[in-house]
Amino acid sequence: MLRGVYAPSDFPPFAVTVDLVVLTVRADALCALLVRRGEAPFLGRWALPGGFVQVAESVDAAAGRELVEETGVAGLHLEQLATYGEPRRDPRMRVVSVAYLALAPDLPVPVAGTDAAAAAWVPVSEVSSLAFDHSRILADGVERARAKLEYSSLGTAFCGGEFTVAELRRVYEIVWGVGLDPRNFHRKVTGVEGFLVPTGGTTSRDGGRPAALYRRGEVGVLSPPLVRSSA
Amino acid sequence: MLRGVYAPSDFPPFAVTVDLVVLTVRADALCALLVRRGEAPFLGRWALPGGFVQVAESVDAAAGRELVEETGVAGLHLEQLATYGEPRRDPRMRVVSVAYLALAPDLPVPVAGTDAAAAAWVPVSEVSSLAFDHSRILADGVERARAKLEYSSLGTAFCGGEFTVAELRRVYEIVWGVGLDPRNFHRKVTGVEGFLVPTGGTTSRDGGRPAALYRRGEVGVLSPPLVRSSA
DNA sequence: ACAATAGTGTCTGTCAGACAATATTTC
DNA sequence: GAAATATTGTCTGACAGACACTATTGT
Repeated sequence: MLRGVYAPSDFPPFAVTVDLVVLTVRADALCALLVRRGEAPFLGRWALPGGFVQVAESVDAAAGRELVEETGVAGLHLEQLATYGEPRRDPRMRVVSVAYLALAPDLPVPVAGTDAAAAAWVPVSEVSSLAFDHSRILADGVERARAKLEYSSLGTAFCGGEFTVAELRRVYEIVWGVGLDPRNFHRKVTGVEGFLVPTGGTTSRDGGRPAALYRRGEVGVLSPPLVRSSA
Repeated sequence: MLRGVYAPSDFPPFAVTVDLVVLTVRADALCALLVRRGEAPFLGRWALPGGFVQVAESVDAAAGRELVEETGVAGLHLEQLATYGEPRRDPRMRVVSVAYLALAPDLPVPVAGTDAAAAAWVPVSEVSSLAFDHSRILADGVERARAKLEYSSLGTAFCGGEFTVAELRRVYEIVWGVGLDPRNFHRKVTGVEGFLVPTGGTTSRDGGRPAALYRRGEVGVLSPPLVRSSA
């Protein structure tokens, strides 16, 4: 720590944690991954998954490590959300938390973490008060996801490797809470060059013409953007 | 610090700093506020202004405090940019830095900070390699500013309290590095309800019809956005 | 055939970009 | 008046929203 070179008051010690807002679309609702705390403070309360950043790893790496630990899946979309550093946000000590937003397709079942008593997918509309300032962080994450759907290909991160236009449209409808015209949505997303890549396959479901399957294209920015509007 | 309650390995100590990307438009260029480092490491190199977060203040408050110290002005636009936490980004010890983006009108002259040998407004196009990972942070800040001009009223933060449509247009042209049609720009910004509020006053400059003066309106989101396009 | 979903074509209002025209100042 | 800048008006092409219509499956 090189004590002696700098006065200790120059760099008061902080703990640095990462907190994850992991969102998915399941059961016709936008859901967040929550864990029930197994230790004080806020024992028994729901909280965002997360943990301490280790000495030798980057903050981004810590977030990726926690995400794999909690979901059991690698390769999910992960981006930094914001950093929360109010002095009293953790009653134990001075903790600065770097929050991340992750998007996942409908995963089988949450994995109970080491320090979490239980984990569950909870519809964001039913989330009540979380531990620490996690309600605020969750709200910021949801708003970020809603906003980024408009001008990025983020919506495909909620789908699996192959998906239909209708499945992608359901994602938008559920995340935004609006209805979208199937015809216009189809024309829009298939019209943007490089956004969706047809795989050639088709689905065969109950009743109705089979739909073409697509996978995420290389284009990450939608210009012009999709617009959030009711229908 | 409550040692004994948790194993020390649970929360390895970090130093937390704030770094500021302070941008302004002056002399027909987008400029950033830089300081020349007065101590090791990177002695004599240009760097972003910033400093350690104190124990009792929030991270946001630390950024606001540093901004006032460096510019001598209060009330500037200030928003969190991102957090940088690579293990070796500071050779002294493990430092996590929360970067902020601030926008200022053309200020008189930079104030030399306590630990900075000099401060200056440097056109971002002429900035070479900065200390630490500050080149990356500056690039991220500039890109954030450019992107947010499209869909927010952020451009007005570069202007003083009262400004003309032409002055605002110059801001967009310089930040984006493109030419904009004065007629279409005028129609666009005055057409968005609540974006600009006419003060009633007019300018009297050399040659040309006086322009109406405006101040920033309440509307912070531009919908539909202005689009970055050449002219 | 009918229901259901997928996908295409057409119409229309809105808006951005191009640019002509007018207004108000200084020299 | 000429030059310069501000502001308004007009035209046109592109595109979003509404919605009729065609296509392809299961029952």
